[in-house]
Amino acid sequence: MLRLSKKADYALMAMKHLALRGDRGSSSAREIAEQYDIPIELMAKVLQRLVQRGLLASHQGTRGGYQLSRQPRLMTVADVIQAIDGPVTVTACSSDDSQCDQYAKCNVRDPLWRVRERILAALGECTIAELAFDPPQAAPRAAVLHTNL
Amino acid sequence: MLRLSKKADYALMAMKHLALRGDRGSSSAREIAEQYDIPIELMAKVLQRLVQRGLLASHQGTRGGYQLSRQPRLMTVADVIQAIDGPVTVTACSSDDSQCDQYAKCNVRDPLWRVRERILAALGECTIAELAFDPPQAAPRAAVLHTNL
DNA sequence: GTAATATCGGACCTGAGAGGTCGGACTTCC
DNA sequence: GGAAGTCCGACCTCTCAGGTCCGATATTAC
Repeated sequence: MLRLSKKADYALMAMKHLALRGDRGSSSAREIAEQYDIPIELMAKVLQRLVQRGLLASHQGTRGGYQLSRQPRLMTVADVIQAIDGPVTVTACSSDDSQCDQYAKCNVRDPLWRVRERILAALGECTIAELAFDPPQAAPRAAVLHTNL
Repeated sequence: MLRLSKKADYALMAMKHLALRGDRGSSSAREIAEQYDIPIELMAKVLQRLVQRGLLASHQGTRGGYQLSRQPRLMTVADVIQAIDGPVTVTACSSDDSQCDQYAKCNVRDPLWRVRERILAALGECTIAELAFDPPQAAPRAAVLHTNL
């Protein structure tokens, strides 16, 4: 129902947490998990995935932990979501690999593909910095302009 | 993973089908289901739901069937999706009823709520008429301008 | 060197819900 | 009035997200 997974939720929470922490050391999986009441092992799994995808840097050992690999301004929620849940596919017929029974006869594939582009654009506009340092919604951001449609 | 359900897919296919048919009579569930290789009973169920939500009008009996209740210009994919899957909730903490364990400690609720608004806006822009009479993507629609952000 | 504390990576379990099915009620035509 | 054809609501099944467990590896403190 167009909802993002809990793992993605957790990932975004962790990203914001690490963004707020900034350059002052790293946070362990346990620390983050306890702060937000997230199962530790699950949080760890999510963080590992973010490392694999290059969004986080990890450091093993006693005083290890995780920290952002880039400036929070340079990472978007779209990056995080796609790192965790894979590519955003609004519809089952994802481009080429047609595991959809109706692929041949589907009449809404192309229009929905454009809808997907719009959603992806919306997610790509919101950066981690925006998550963390929260420009209050009173600032309406003038207009949402993006050219890739 | 931010994918809409198959029921919603089927609903959109049916809406487009009925829009193309226009005022020239109604289509039965069987007719639509067979055309797109959808299980008949499931298609029926989806159509019923659309009737309940006021998007379709149904007519029982031997020559019964379904037809749009309004002009296709006046219905959007957001309407259809919400009719089938309920309100679009990107995150688990849907506004008031907080069935999310992290509700109290969640730090990304408000920013994600704004993301939800954007997605909803994107879905609300695409009408059924646009689905059916498909302005070819060669026409770039100048830009996507919406003020409600 | 050893213990403590981290990150890693896989296999495994479980409950909710999407996807699909069945039987009954209703309306129209002959 | 009966048969054909439809809508309609309750029921079932099976996938998979969400969560758990365990062992391996790496780093640091003592």
